[in-house]
Amino acid sequence: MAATIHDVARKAGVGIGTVSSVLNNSRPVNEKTRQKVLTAVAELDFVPNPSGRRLSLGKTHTIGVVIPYFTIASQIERLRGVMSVIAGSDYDINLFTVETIPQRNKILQTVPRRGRIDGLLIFSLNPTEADLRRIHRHNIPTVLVEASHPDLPHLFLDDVAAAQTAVEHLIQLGHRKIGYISDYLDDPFGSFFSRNRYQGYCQALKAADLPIQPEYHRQGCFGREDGREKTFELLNLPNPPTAIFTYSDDIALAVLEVARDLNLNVPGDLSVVGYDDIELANFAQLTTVRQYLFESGIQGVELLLDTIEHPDAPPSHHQLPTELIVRRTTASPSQSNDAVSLKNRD
Amino acid sequence: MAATIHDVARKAGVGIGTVSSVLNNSRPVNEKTRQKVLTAVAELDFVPNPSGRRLSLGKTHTIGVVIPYFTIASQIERLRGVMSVIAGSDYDINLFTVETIPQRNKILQTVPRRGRIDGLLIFSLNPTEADLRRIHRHNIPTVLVEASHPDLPHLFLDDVAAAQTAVEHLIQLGHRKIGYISDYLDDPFGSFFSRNRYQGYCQALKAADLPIQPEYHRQGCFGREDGREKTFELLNLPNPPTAIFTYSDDIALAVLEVARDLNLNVPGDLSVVGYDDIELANFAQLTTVRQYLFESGIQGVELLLDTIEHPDAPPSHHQLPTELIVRRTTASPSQSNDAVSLKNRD
DNA sequence: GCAACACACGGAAACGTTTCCGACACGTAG
DNA sequence: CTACGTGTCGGAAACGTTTCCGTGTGTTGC
Repeated sequence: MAATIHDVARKAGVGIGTVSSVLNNSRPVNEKTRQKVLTAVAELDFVPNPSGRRLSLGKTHTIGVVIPYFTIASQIERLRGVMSVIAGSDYDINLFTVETIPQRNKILQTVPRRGRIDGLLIFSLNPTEADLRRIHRHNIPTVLVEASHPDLPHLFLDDVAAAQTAVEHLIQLGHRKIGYISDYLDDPFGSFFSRNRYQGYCQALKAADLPIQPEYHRQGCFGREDGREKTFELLNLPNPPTAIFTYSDDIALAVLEVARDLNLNVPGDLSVVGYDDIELANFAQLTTVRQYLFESGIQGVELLLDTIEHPDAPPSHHQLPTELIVRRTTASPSQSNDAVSLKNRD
Repeated sequence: MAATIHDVARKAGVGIGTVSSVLNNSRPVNEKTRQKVLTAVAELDFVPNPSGRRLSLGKTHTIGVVIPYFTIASQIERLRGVMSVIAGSDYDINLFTVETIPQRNKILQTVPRRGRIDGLLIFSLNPTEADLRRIHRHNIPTVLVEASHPDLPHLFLDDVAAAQTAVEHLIQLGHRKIGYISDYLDDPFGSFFSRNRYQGYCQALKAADLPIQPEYHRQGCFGREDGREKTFELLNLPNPPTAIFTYSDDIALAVLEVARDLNLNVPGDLSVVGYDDIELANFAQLTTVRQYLFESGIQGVELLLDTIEHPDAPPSHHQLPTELIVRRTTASPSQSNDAVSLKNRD
């Protein structure tokens, strides 16, 4: 159907090697011959078949990107960063989203293989030791973003410190009853950020001599709906928290939704702090921990492209900055007791 | 480095054809031989090289997805629908995001080629006639979503009717001065939805004997920031509209942002209607036109997979439903004049 | 005991590239 | 006239699969 390099060679009256040379500038070709080849290429609308190319070169010119939590806005923002770099390169992107544990395992088992991709970018997922052995055995350049492993190049956040800063902000405002909504601490996908942020939360409380009350910590919150549920649980406690810190902006927005449904005044009755600083955090005027998401996508691919070019360089680890952005969902807790505060709006 | 089918054959003491047969179940193999092959495969951790496979089969098992407006939440939602189907198939996804016109052209020129992908899914982009010729010449199964062309299978919306319904809702509430913020009507990417929605807007006005005032129509609005700007322009008119309809929820959220910044009461001073019903529309209590985004992604790939299997079936065209979701950003215009309404909140 | 047949399997050919060895033509120096 | 370099190019080999033709072995029926 489609023209092959042999068709071009025949039409131009040259050998296939010459056609290849012209197309790849891989060796000098007489100007006249070059023109003959180029017109033949144009007439046949010839484009080299990538499968043949890949087989011959042993390179796929494709990068795999593995993304869990694809519902979450922060991941999209990272992906956008990745795409912005890829657009200017000659690499293709293979997208793998992971929604379930079996899927996670299947992807990590089948994707990192020579001949499938040239490099792998993994977001927010810590590979197991078995995964790692496979990655090394197949010798696939791999970069982690928002995750870490000593043997792999990665970009990581200081989640502990960032969470601690966020909770300290609440404590400084006068909050003593602070809830935290997290993902499962033993994240089934093998992410640690939720656990780290929990640790930062605990450290802040400890440093202020506040007790760590287990009922103020809700874990296992995945989507928006879970977020609403956990918020209800927290606010229905006999002695509910006056502030809630969440492990993502998406969840924080769910908290705000519930607060509105309950006619709770934010920040008067309830302060809320998120994490990520997605675009909508600004819309909702959410106080949150900013991480530079788009930028992290860019740095992630660039690190990967580097690793592909220099596979033997020692794995480099870069810390991504974070910053507490104070907007309008945090304030000092009102003096009124909780029963009243449930009614004092509208 | 990695094991090939020859290594497996040698180790198992069989021929390569037998190994291939075992792996693909392509012909009966004696049980004993089969076991020998399988253990050799396991010991060598052999996985067939996709490039070799593709070259031999003439299939890539890859689907290209072309997505413009990747910032917009609705596109992500569609992509999620696509991924949910792909996860259960043995296809890979090649992602192409388009941000600029040259990029759009480059992608549409280089992506639809045999040997690169088996099928192409295009979101919200109308191919030019030249694009179409190329697609047909290379004989690449292609499906459009939120776009249309008689020669290609596609999923389309009745944007005209949906927009008309939205504007009629505003008229019924008593609005007479209704603004519309759209993308460029001559969309540089070749999308028609913006133009169609404008037409629906005009039809609704006409049907109610309302004048179509050019200054109420702002076009060329791409991102959130543009949205804010266009909103300012509309609200700063000597005789500003009392309601604003936008071509996407993302822009509608920008309108809400501006309204809040100006201390305008929504919906008291200003009604707002969006389009898409992204997840955050519910959070913002935005009245909007719902399209079933996730579902449209699912249907899009399924149609494509169908087309790949039956390339000679006539292109089928499916209409996607829409629905007006009335929430809390629309109400009857207040009686007070505009100067007052700018102050009557808080 | 032999023809016919089923079953099982080996390996050459083909897919479309790139690479690289070798060859040819021409000019130049000795 | 010869030897050698230079510029140019052709096409076999290799990349790792799948397919399919052909062959060998054992079984069945007469």
